[in-house]
Amino acid sequence: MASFTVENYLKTIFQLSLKAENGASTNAISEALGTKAATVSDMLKKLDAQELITYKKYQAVKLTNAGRDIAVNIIRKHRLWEVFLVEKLDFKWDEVHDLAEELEHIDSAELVNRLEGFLNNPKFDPHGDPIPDRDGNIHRLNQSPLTELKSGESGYVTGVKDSSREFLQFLDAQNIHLGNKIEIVEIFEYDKSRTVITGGKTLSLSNQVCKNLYVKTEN
Amino acid sequence: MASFTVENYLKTIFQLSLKAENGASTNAISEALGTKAATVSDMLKKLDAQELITYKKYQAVKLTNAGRDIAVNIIRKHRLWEVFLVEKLDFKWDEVHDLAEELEHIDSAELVNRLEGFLNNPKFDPHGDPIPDRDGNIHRLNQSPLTELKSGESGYVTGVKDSSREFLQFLDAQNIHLGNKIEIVEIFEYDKSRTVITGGKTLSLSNQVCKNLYVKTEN
DNA sequence: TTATATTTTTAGATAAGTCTAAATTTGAAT
DNA sequence: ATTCAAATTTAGACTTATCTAAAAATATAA
Repeated sequence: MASFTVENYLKTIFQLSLKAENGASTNAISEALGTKAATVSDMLKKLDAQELITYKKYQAVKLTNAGRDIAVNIIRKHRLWEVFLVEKLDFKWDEVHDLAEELEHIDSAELVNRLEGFLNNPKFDPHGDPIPDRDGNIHRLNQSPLTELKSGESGYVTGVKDSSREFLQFLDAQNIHLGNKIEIVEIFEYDKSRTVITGGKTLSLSNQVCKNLYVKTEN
Repeated sequence: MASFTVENYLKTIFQLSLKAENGASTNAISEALGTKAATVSDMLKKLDAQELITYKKYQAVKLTNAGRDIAVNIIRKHRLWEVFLVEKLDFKWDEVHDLAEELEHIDSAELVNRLEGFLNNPKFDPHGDPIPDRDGNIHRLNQSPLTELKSGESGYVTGVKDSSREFLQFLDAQNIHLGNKIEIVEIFEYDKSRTVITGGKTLSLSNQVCKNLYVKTEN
């Protein structure tokens, strides 16, 4: 069984690979994990020897199928535990990340499958991220950042790109939650901020907020 | 924060100290943890340096207050997670120990307190063991092994002394569960086995089974 | 009480994961 | 094309938790 450390490396490489198509760089991994690049470099050799990644010196790394399977399973567990924490234990969506970082390493397929059933087979975590199924398939929603909408258009909030506590708390303060309808009233070219209507109220959202908020338009 | 390893040592020392009043011996700890005595000996020095135990060479060790607090908290978490696994995820009482051994190390007082509330503040785990409260107090039931009952007396099953899968599965097979009433019909001096009535059926229980089954008599 | 068996400790080694400092490679800019 | 900065790797060291083998202390039994 992969150690906590190995699981964290694989998960991080998986997530970084979603952003950079050529794979994950030593520095990026190092920054994401909070370890020194030298440590990462060492570890990459070991992961390559275990055939969990493909690694050539000075090049970005990619997961093998075996590595991906482990990474996706960790993400599956992370997201299911987040649902549990929010739905059953009434944690707020900005409070669950660190706890799920611990719970994701609990090693039992039986446990996670039962948890999934107990939670009524949720497809998304509290931040709108898709929960991989038990075969490792990830069904991504066809969503787009709010910046894609033109004036007069509207959509339903499906997720966030930035899951930082700060952003999530900001959204709470504005009463913006998953499922809310948002309509773009006006786009100001000056700072690319938007006036929107949601929950019966009119708000002004900065470009940065709009970039980090995913919506789905009817289609 | 104490490492998993340290937490396991402290928990084991706590549990061994319940049996042997003078403390836990190196060998007993070694056997319980499945590590070599030499390793334990080494670790005891470190735990003593951290003032989690009091240790003098060649003598059984005892927990300090700080050590006891950690140990009891681990046990609290272990037992609450066991309740969760049985009550919410429908695991059987013989299936939950190893999972709880992992879950008990999740480090969040907030989580465990919320879990406790979610489970309706249970006082006992699925094996009848008391769940320490958040201040570390353990309210033990005034129970006794079935061997204490005389012919004609009866009691209610409150717990097991032996929580091995084998014993728990044996009890399942006999339809003996926590809360069941058991009446002693006859005690055979030959092998100290008992004929009992429980759940409307008459059974024969060996002395070993009776020693490992706790009951509470009305009083 | 002395010999023997058991328990415990010490010494030295190993593996995993981390670090700092120095060396090397890559890539970007003149 | 050459130089320099950034990224990466290597080398050597440290910590935690473990082991085996050997030594020392304690407990037991004749």
